[in-house]
Order: sequence, then structure tokens, then C-alpha cells
Amino acid sequence: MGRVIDEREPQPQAERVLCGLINGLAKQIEAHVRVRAATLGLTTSQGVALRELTGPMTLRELAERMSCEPSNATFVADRLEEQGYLERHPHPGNRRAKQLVLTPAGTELRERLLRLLFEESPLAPLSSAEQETLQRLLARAVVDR
Amino acid sequence: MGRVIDEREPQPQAERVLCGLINGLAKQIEAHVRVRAATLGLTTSQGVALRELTGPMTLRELAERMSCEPSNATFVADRLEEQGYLERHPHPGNRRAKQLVLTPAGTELRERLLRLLFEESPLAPLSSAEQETLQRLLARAVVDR
DNA sequence: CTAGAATCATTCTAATTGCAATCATTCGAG
DNA sequence: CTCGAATGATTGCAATTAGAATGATTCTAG
Repeated sequence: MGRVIDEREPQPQAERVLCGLINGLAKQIEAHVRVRAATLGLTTSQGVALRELTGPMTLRELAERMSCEPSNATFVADRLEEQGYLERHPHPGNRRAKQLVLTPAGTELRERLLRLLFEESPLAPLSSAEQETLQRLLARAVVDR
Repeated sequence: MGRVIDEREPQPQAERVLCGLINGLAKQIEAHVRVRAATLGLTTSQGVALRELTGPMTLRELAERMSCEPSNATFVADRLEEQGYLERHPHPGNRRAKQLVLTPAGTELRERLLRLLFEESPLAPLSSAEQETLQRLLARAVVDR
């Protein structure tokens, strides 16, 4: 029973499979965030933003961490600010930049979200060592931006 | 100089970093497809669809490979069909399903696209062995859907 | 056999996202 | 110093995407 279809050469095929897996896992993680964030009254990108807000940072830095355009980060920050989880402070030493700072309510919400995200994580099937290997390989591929 | 911010516990932090890397690489691959597909007059998702159309398949299968909703796969298939790269054939043995089949022009375009995608791939920094390791780890994490 | 659940594709609508343009501020060459 | 380029954030708009509802077909328990 030979394969009728598929590429002749193995390399593009392996590449395609790998791309599909990476995209699939990204979507899977996104779905995981979506479900947990929803229980806290947040959208998916609000959840991602909260996850990435490890401390005061500029809007551009948040956008980079979220791998999205700054305009979207502005949009998400607006919503978080409206809900009282985030404040825009003047950036010390750079008047065009703004520093995004979580309010106490935002900090508390973030901790709750992190706990939810850590439970039943899509990455749980991998051991710590495997996760480290994965991180090392991904970091090698993603260096150039 | 201790870190003022960041989570106390190392595990959620490692998890967050890993999620960011996966998402970042997915976006990087998407951008790569976007640029190459544009040179062929295709959008990003048209490029992804063409990459995944390894042979005749159902619309649902295409959606799964693209990790998107079937409604979007319908949209993309419409565009590819309008441009003469794709045809919807009746599915043998299942009258509700349709079989997506590339036209000769579509097959030729796909081969050109694959060549473009393989050049300067974001995954190129990794050796074949590393790509295999990556694929194995990702497959372990993405099994459950 | 048959009725209800499930599946496949499509449509419609709303939400999300990317992209180009703009304004304010900062940087850097000369 | 100063002027043009670069940077940070925002806005408006267009394109993409997800999600729910619909119609047609298939599956399955009884």
C-alpha cells in the first residue's frame, strides 16, 4: 500500500509536520488560557497579557512578549485598565513611553490566573528535563527577530 | 542586584517562558509563510492551506491541519477555488463531505511555495537531529485534542 | 425500521488582529 | 545647537478569525 500523495522529498515534509506541531501546540496553549481566563472574566489576550506582566514594563515590551502588534497591546491594556487591574504610569526617564503597572487587584488576579494555568497544563506530559530541552531548542530557533 | 519582580516559584515562570517561546516561534513561522506566499499572490492562510494540502482531503481535515475553525477553512478554500488552484469534488462514500483537490495549477503553485518555504526556514538553525528531537517532544505534548 | 444524536460543510455575525498613518518625544550626524 | 531619522504609543480601518446557528447527511440505540 504505497502512499499515493505527499511530497517526494522527505525534508520539506518533515518541515511541514514540524510547523504544524508548533502551530498546533500554540493554539492548544491559547485554548488552555482561554478557558482559565474566562473563569476570571478575562479574554484570551487579557490572560496572556496578565501572564506576561511579570512586573512593570513598557507597552512595547508587553507586545513583544505577547508576539503581537503594539496596537493590540494598547487595546488589551485599555480593557485591563478599565477593569481596574492595570495603570499607565509615566515612564521614568522617557516621556514618550509609559510604564504598565498592575494594581493590587491586578496582582492578585494574576496570581490566581497563574495557579489556574499551571493546573493541567498542556506541557504537563513533558518532564522537567524534557521541558528544558524543548526550551533550549526553541530558543535556538527563535533567536533572530 | 536581586530581581525585584517575577514570580516567587520557578515552575510557573519556566512554564510562562516556554509558552512565550512556542507562541513566538509559531508567529515567526507564520511571518515566514506570509512573506513567501505574498510573492505568489497568496495570503498567509492560503499559504498554510497550500502547504498542508498534501493530497485530496476533506475540509475538516484541512481545518485540523491548519489548527483553525472549519468556517475559516471554508473561507480559504473559497479563495483558492476562485483563483483556480482548488476544486471541491464530491466525496466518495460520504455525500455530506467534499474532497478538496488541487488543480494542476494548484499543484504547481504548491511546489513553488514549498521550495520558497524551505529556503531560509526559521527552523534552519536546528540540525536534523535537533528537529527530530523537537518533533518528538512536541508530538508528546500535543497528543490529546 | 426509525427517531434522535452526531458529523460535515456553510453562512452570518461579532470579536480579534494586523497594518498604515499620526503625534509626541528622543536620538544622532554634522 | 539643530534638523532629520528613529522610537513609543495611539487611532482608524481593513482583513482575519472564532463561534453559534443552519441544512444536509450519516450513524446508532432500541
